[in-house]
Amino acid sequence: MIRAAMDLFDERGFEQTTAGDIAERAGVTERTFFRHFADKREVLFDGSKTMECTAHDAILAAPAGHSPLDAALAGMVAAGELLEDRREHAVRRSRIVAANPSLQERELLKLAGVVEVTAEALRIRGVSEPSAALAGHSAVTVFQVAFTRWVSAQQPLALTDCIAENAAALRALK
Amino acid sequence: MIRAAMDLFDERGFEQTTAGDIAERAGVTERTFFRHFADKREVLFDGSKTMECTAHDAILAAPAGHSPLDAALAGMVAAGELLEDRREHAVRRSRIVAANPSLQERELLKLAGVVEVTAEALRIRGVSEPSAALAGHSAVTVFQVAFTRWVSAQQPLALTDCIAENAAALRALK
DNA sequence: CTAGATGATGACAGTCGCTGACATCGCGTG
DNA sequence: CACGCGATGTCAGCGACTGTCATCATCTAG
Repeated sequence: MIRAAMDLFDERGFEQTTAGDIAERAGVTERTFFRHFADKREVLFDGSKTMECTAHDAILAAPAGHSPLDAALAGMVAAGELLEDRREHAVRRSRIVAANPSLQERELLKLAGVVEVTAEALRIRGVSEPSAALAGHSAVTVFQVAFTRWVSAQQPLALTDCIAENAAALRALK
Repeated sequence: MIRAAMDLFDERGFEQTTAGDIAERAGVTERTFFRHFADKREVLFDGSKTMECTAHDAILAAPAGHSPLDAALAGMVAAGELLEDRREHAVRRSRIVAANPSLQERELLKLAGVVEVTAEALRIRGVSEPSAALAGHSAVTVFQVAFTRWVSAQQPLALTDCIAENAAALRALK
């Protein structure tokens, strides 16, 4: 169904595609579609839970000596590695999302979720407020900016490297 | 209509309030409600355009010597001053938003808009990428964390001070 | 091997968010 | 007074989503 949805979104756009259309192409009924996805948008955000967990675990696994920001960034790198070998798919998906505000909303909500688990993981590491929240936000910011650059790059480059570069640029801010 | 909507959201919650309910209490038709607001959620985000403009102007008006981050933060302070004397309303509104994911989505989209105009204003100031984007995100992050603290504080305190404190905490991140 | 439990799906009706089209009304202008 | 214009009411309709019940396959206990 995910593949059916992405194909249709590519062909006619998100708004012009009805939930029934997706279901039909996937060979099921509309009702079944909504049993698998809470709403029509969710079909594009399947892996977000996995990303959250990956980041969370990576932050807890980071060396004890890491600063809050470094630990949080380790989480972003780990999450980024999930995408590294699926750039094709990520580019396609991000183009669809960029074309529709309601999908951007959902993307932002998912990212806010990542900020939350990141901050939570930092708190478990003993980081207190407001540093945990700020570091969580900052790490996700770096991820976001790096991701944008990664998907819009002409020649392929490593997302991990983008993250490192933007992390350095963030620290360089006065 | 805005007041009618907020009252109803307080009484029964956002989901349990139909667009027709709001219109009825406001003494108009559902159709006219949708002529004034693009959708049911938008009724809670009336001042967001004003905030964007205020921030944009303040950033351009910031002293030339300010660093990108300082200029962006000046924009957040200016935006924050719009709320300073309406804390009552802000608290009520933020409680409603916090209770409903789809409202959080919309809030995040509005904040993303602020990030955009902030970055754009910085670019006009001659800041290049990725610094403009990173500083824009960072400033809004500070605003967000400061706002959260401001609305949840027991004894009233100044939003401007919250912003300053969190800006300092952000810079203290290693 | 059969009866019953369990989980996924189809079928269908209904609510609500939202839109387009047309009619109406109040108001200022020439 | 006639006319234009902007705001509103009315109505029909689509699509997103949900609750409910029936069906069917699979699995398990006896």
